[in-house]
Amino acid sequence: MPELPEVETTRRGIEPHCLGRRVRRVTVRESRLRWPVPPDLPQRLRGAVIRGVDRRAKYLLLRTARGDLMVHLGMSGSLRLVPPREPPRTHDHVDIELQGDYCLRFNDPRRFGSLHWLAPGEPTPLLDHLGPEPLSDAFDGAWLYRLSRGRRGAVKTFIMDGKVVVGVGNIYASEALFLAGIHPGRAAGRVSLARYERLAVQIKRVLTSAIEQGGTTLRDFVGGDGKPGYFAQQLRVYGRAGAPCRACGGPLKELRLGQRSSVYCVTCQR
DNA sequence: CGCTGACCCTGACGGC
DNA sequence: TGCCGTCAGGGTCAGC
Repeated sequence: MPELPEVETTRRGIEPHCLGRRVRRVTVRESRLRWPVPPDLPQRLRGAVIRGVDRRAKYLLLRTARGDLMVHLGMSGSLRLVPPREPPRTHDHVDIELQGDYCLRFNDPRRFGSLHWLAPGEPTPLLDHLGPEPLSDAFDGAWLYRLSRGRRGAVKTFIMDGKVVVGVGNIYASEALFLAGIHPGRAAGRVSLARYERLAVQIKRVLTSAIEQGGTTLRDFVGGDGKPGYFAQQLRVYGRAGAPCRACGGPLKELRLGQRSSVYCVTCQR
């Protein structure tokens, strides 16, 4: 589920219910996630007041005066607000009960997600070395061009590298490359500045559009089922191998780059 | 430093 | 109906 738009949608959804609220209790039912949940997380969080809900890359950050809770949703994770005393279901690994009505519930079938405690001033290895946010001014075609010189790996793998730019997952990398007319397997170092400028624009466009739609889908997700389906209708290539290209009508092809499927149009992408 | 492949885990799906 | 292989939106790490 979570690409950047979903994480940002989650952030926007939970923020108004978290700000200024005190954490009443934290329950960890399953601590074996991507990294073990810190054993002292519940005691550190209990009683803390949430002062901010931020996002960096695909990490959610719940800020408190004592330190921050950092959450990654991995491949299959979700963080939802559920009404009080709603019984936990399968894969509901962590509950963060808030003062007032609701409980923040972390669910993750595949357990590729993670929870971290960030003490003030402590180094954060997972956040250091991260590239710019894709929707920030620091991210543009010139940045991609400069970093890519001499690199022989595929351009798709390149833009999915968090040191280059964060938050571009398999779906939106595929979509942006199609919209920019760039073959996903082309060597990153052999893409021109002009084409990287187009690519940066399309990455921003596709992410922005998905965030807007995610917001619409999840508007009522407090107590809702939390299952978004916002992107399916607009996908140009992702998940459409063999289907006709929406631009030229030719059959879309598929190849694997770094263990990930990459769908593209041989005619429209070079 | 750059790149490749293995790996973490459950669930859905198609073929037999 | 069940069993098996494959694949899935994430990211880190070892090894070359």
